[in-house]
Amino acid sequence: MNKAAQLEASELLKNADVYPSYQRIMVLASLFESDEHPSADALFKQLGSNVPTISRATVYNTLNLLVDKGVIRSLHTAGAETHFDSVSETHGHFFCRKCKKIYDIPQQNTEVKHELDGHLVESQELVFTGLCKECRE
Amino acid sequence: MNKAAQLEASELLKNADVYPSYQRIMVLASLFESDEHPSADALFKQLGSNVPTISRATVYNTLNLLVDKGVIRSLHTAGAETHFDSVSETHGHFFCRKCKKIYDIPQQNTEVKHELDGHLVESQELVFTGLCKECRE
DNA sequence: TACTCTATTTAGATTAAATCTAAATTTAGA
DNA sequence: TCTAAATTTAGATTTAATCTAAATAGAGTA
Ligand SMILES: [Mn+2]
Ligand SMILES: [Mn+2]
Ligand SMILES: [Zn+2]
Ligand SMILES: [Zn+2]
Repeated sequence: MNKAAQLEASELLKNADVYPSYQRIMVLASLFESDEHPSADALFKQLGSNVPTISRATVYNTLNLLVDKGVIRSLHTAGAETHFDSVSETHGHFFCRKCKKIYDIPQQNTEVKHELDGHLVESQELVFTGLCKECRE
Repeated sequence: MNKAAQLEASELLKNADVYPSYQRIMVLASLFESDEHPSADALFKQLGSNVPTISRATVYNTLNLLVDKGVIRSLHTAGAETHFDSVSETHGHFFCRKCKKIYDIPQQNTEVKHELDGHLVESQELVFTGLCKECRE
């Protein structure tokens, strides 16, 4: 129950024009506290102890809403689940096909495109896949 | 029943050390003929007319095997399904959140990394998301 | 050819991430 | 307080993907 994270979460929600309900604050604060890139279900389980009655639907709804609002990012890898990232600054990711961990990668080409071939770009994802430092022995 | 595509598919399979069974040839040839970026299920349905007895498992097994062998690429977007691309040259993709279409995007930074922060890079994916040319009206 | 072993395919069952539904609860405004 | 809209909840449902066990096909040997 990190109060600072909850305050920051509340602020971000308000700035994004999203009503800062207790559940939404806890979902976002929980994402802040996990330095990994958790899946929705991982967050749901992590929240279980603090917010016993929270439902899976609320976790999914909140995460999807915040992705739409640009507050957080979603990561799509060769793994089955979608993962989430509270850091909105542009950076890439490395997905290890063995241990399934996701590492941050400083993105080289940081210029963010807003239009490509006439398409309106709202977000971008750069994902590398392979064997991580530890899994290649 | 494009014979040229089937011949090319057979060659690629052999080069990748994969036994070129009739089903595998048809799956890969079918991917060649679809200029879109089909999902496994879309390919399964498309194959239905030519190879009536082919099973979903074979389509999935073949596609996964060919991704592992580096013959084809898999695309992971905000959409639910994994899509596949027969073009192995490096290029990016644009995913339209409205019509769900996937467009090819010539990749600017074409230099392919083989190692990042000590991680072994086997493939990379650059995916933009937003509203495509047609869906933004 | 006949025999054996391995590789591949098949149909259907199973798994699990994500969404959906309809009822309950909470919030904001009059 | 009353009412309507927003949010949450539990559980059912959907469906992409994998798994299973049996059938089929291919390769090697004699
Ligand atoms: Mn990250
Ligand atoms: Mn492509
Ligand atoms: Zn690893
Ligand atoms: Zn579109």
